[in-house]
Amino acid sequence: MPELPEVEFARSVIERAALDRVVAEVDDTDTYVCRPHRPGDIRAALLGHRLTAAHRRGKTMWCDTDGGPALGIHLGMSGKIVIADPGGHEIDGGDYWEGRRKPGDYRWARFTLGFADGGRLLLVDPRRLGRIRLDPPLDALGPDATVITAEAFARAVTGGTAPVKGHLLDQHRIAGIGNLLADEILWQARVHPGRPGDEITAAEVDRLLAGTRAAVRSALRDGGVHTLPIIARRRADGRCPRDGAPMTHGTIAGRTTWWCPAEQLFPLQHITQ
DNA sequence: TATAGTGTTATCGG
DNA sequence: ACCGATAACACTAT
Repeated sequence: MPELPEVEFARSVIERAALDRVVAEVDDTDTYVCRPHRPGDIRAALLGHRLTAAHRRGKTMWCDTDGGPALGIHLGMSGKIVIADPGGHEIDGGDYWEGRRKPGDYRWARFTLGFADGGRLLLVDPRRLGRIRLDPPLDALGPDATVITAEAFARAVTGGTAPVKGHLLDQHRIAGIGNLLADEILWQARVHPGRPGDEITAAEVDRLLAGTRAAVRSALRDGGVHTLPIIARRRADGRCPRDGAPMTHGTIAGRTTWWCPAEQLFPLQHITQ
């Protein structure tokens, strides 16, 4: 399921396979996924146009068009992009994550662009929390996690009494980090996920920034967030890869959270490095 | 059959 | 109005 690395992969698939093709058909009849538009609005805006570029900020994608509005795509919890071309040729833009969908299975297509050449771009999304909209608002998103400056990052993860994990997940503060990346970053940085933002030290900010850059880079390189070392240890018998301590878990910032109880200590006075 | 879930957002209380 | 916590959303997989 999509966090920044998965969304970037989807964006690259669109860029590689869906640009410069004339839109000849649009299925925008799923009013939940295409809210707040009415059925036919997106269709009318895109028919006859081509996608000219595919962009991403955090987990939000948008495609420029030749003269029409931008097409915004958000994958939600379970969405993926599939390009289906004539002759059965298919690119599964979510092939690297679990939940094996069989080629040719379009049961959960929630939005479809049909091209004049017979190919299609589909948003396949069983859980239906993905979203398609024209000219999606981007101003509420913080800086993308791949390009955020050290100064902006420090602002994003500090302040307030909310747990630092909540700050990492807050797309207004920094865009692209999801529940799994957040656990990986906090583990790499040896920071307890529940520590209040206003108690985070400068040294912790530095480690969190290094963890963010390293985690995002390796997930992009290795094929998604489940390739990250700590993610495979999110299970009852999971152990910390560094010290072998049994991983512990709980709910922090409203999300299931796993951490190493030996290294990610809550009280400030116990932080030793 | 009951529950959890890799995301976002409206709503509520302080 | 701001901040933070929680419920709701829709639906599948376990």
